[in-house]
Amino acid sequence: MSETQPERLSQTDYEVLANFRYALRQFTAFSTRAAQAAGLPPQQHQALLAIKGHAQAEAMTIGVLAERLLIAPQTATELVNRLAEAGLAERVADPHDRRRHALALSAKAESLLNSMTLVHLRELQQLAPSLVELLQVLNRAD
Amino acid sequence: MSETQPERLSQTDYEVLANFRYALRQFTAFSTRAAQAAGLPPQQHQALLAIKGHAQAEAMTIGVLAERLLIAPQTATELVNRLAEAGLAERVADPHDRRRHALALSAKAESLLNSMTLVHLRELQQLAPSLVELLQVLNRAD
DNA sequence: CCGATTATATCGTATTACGATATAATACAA
DNA sequence: TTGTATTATATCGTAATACGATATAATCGG
Repeated sequence: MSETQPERLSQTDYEVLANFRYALRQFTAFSTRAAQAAGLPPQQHQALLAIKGHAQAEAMTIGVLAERLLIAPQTATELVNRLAEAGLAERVADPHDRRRHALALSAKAESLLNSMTLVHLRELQQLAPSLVELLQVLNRAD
Repeated sequence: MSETQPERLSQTDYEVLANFRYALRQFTAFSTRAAQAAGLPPQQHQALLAIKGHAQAEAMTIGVLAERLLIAPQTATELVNRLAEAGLAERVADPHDRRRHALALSAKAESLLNSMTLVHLRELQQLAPSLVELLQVLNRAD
């Protein structure tokens, strides 16, 4: 892609975009394998990360989790059920609004997430240069 | 994250990684919406892009498609069935190896993919700066 | 020419996300 | 206050799609 406005696409445009999507898939496949190797369905890993990685000021509720994972609220409900069954998270009643359930991670979840995050950051250190390059090529005249 | 070797994680590490995953989800959600607005299941869009964006030298077969989409071969078979039913792609017998089926896009698929690719490149021009920054933060001492 | 391998296909099943809907709590207007 | 709308979460049935196990046909290698 050469410019910012409507234009013709070259074969290279398609190839670079396809390569970019391929790189994203490889990263998520890495993440999926890492999660499953730790006995964790990948979406549960994403939930743990979203809960732990939430700016501390605001409470992490079912609804906020849904927003961060881009899933419907009832799907977040089901996901949190699975987390609770696995002993990874539990609902904490919110005293100010009894409709809301805050989410708290178990020690087991903290531990799993710690090692998962380490290997993910390590992997991203590997992948970042080529991802950044692909992004720059996608946005540059060439 | 501060360095390259085993280390302790800070709250910020979790937050940055969670934000990175959130950004990736937003991009794929954009892509999903764009595909569905064009009447295309997202995985069919990915297949079209993978077929079109394949370096021309090698033939694009069911098996290569599976590799590029990181799905099992039988899943690629089913996906190509759906593409064929939708009039988007067809199998072309490979004269050199009659086990193989090369894949060819229809004019309709080419047209859809062209407009899809334009909006995707446009979207990535928007998202690239913050993605690049997140990747750099993830890999930098701070 | 035959056993091993490769490429694709079929079938049954599991997972998971969602639409529709329900329930409980809160907000807010009159 | 009270009643109604709205918000937060939950339940249930269903649909989509990916995979494991397996099958078939073609090719390869000795």
